[in-house]
Amino acid sequence: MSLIKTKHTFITKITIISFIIMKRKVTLKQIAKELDVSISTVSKSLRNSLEIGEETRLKVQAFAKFYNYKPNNIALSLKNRKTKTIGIIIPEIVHYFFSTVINGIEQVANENGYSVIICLSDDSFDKEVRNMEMLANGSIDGFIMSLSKETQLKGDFHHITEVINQGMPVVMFDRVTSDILCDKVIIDDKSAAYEAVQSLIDKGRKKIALVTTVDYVSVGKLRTDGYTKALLDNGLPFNENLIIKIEDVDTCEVIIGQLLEDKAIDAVFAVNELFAVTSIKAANKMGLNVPEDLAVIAFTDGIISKYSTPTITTVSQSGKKMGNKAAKMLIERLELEHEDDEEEEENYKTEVIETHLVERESTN
Amino acid sequence: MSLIKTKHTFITKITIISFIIMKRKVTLKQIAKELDVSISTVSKSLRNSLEIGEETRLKVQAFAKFYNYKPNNIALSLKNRKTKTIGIIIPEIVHYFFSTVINGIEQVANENGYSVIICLSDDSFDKEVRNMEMLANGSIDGFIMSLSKETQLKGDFHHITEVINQGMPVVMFDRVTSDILCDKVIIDDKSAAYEAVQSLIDKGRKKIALVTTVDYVSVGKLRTDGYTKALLDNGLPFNENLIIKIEDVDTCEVIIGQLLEDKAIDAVFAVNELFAVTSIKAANKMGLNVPEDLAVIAFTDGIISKYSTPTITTVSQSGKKMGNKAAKMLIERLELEHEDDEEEEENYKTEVIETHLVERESTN
DNA sequence: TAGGTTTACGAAAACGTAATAGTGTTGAAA
DNA sequence: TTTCAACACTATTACGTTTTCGTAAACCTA
Repeated sequence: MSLIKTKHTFITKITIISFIIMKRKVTLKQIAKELDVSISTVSKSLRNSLEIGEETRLKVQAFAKFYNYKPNNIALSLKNRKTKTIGIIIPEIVHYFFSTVINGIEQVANENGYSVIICLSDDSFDKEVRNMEMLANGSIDGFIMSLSKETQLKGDFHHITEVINQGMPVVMFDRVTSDILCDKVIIDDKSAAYEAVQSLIDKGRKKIALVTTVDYVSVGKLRTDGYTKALLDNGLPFNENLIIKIEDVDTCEVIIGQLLEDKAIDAVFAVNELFAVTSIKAANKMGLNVPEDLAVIAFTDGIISKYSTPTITTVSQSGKKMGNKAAKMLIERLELEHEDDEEEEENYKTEVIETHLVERESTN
Repeated sequence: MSLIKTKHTFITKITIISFIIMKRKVTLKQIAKELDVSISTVSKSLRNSLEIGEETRLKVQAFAKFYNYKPNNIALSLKNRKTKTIGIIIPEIVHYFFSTVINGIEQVANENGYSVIICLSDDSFDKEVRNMEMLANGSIDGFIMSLSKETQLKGDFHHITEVINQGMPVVMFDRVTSDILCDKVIIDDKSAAYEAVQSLIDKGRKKIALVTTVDYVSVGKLRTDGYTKALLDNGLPFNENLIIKIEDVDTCEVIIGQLLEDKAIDAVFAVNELFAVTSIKAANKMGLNVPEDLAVIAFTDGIISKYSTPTITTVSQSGKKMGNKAAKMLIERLELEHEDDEEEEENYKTEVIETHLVERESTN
């Protein structure tokens, strides 16, 4: 390293000891001062500009390499007016489905040089709003989000409209709303539910119960619709009493237990894994065998279904694919937007991710 | 809004229609131009500086409010040389333990006005390095991380040293290494394992198998040590053959099945939930009853243990607490650092999160 | 009324980068 | 000898903030 005999003027306030150990980030300015050239020259040298003579160019490059120069992301973001960062807003993260979606987003983001910054709404409207406002002030280039329960209940989407009006693209997934015009990634909850219930009917089940969530959760409603339609299409009676809407997860075992008092019930369609596994446990306690006496199907092909005893037949809803797709849609829009305020008529798309039934032991 | 009759010179290239709909982010400069004052005046007015006359101040504030002015985070980050963002590097996110840790981090971060940006290493050394380098270039103020398997195997921590030498604080959790000097949050894996095995012994189990991971995963090794010590302290024979080290999760059922051929084995201590639930399934297939014939204890109190049949006794390792603690430690260091290059002798701490046994059906 | 203080604001620098638009020197073509 | 281009580099601007310093004008005091 012959060039290191330059004067090191900028390493001033650093002590001898920390000079050896510490290696604080170096900037273009510091390199410029050190080599007695202008900042422009340094910048251009590092970008291999033809404007700079070879000697100078190589000298700068060697010096920069020695000091491990890396451009400052924040400065770049400010200059380029884009951060190469995607903001993700989800209700919770300790949740199989949502974490697979993040996984899917991160993968595509990473491949395209984007980072992801994650905020949790904890299913709270206020936190969702706060987080979005915080991220919208320059921190990210676009959003990928799934609505919090409270937001769905309130039906207040002003924070999302605002962000979109600022020209920031938003992709919604899973828990979406038709009140907002933007790209969306969903599964066809209704037809997936239909298919699941149909499969139960095909296996000869006659009295199928539905364990679902309260209606304001968009997916809960859609799955209920699919369930209902399957029954009606097959000439089976629709019975209000066979549908229970769980408000609070902690007490669902009792409620499901009451439902299963009706021994004629020979199948349960649960809108999530937890309800399904709880149904199985309740059934077992009552001396019912799964799947012989009671068939069970769950939505969301998660970890529980795979390791429960018996393993549970599920509607697989590939979170990873949803994440992949959502990220792809967002990045596409971001890179397209590049063309300086295209203002091309927004052709928002809604992508439907296919589902399929994963047959396991809880049905036969 | 009397003041809105100003000239709106800056809303130029925006069409009439989008004028109504679009509300692009407004900057100090634009407000200044619009109100015919300097940028400084606007900035000071918004921060309620006494330097500015009341009339001007109120006028600016009203205008800013109307245009929903919010300072640009990126510009602030550049100026303040801090981003109020924490970088998290973890091996995977579709993982109960890690997602609870994130949850814990996010909570404390949020309370203190920090955001979190998450990168996944996918247990790959290269990706871990790439991600850290990317984030270290100004995007974040500090790291919270758990080592990837490959990094632990390689024993190469230069990327972490580098970051620390740049003056960026790092907090490691769970999968840590003594090769790096920094704040750490761990559980006492060895004594927790000891305690778990001891409880099996207390219940009269004599031949306890250990299902663990390969040794380079730090926690795997520590848990093995605890297991061994508990046996020896109780005068039980230590038998190599009772320890199986799973390399690949997908094939573990076969291997565990072979282990259980030894009918004298009356208990299994598994270093994670997956190994535990697989052991139970293998045992069931062989006609063994859990817990009568075989007691099972798992590390990590996750979702599987809670919903498995039978439910599994676990060593609860509170990810949320770890996350809380890690975030607290990092933020403390960040805010302390505030005092302009303190350079106070680094008093790195290692916090140990307490564990406890959650007794469920898989032991009696 | 000269000198000082307050009031109310503006100019400029700084954070780190990249791009556009110069600038000065050299050498060659006209 | 002029002109013009090529070369090699520098100055400046812009991104959006905040802050330090400066300065007019108005008011006050002796």
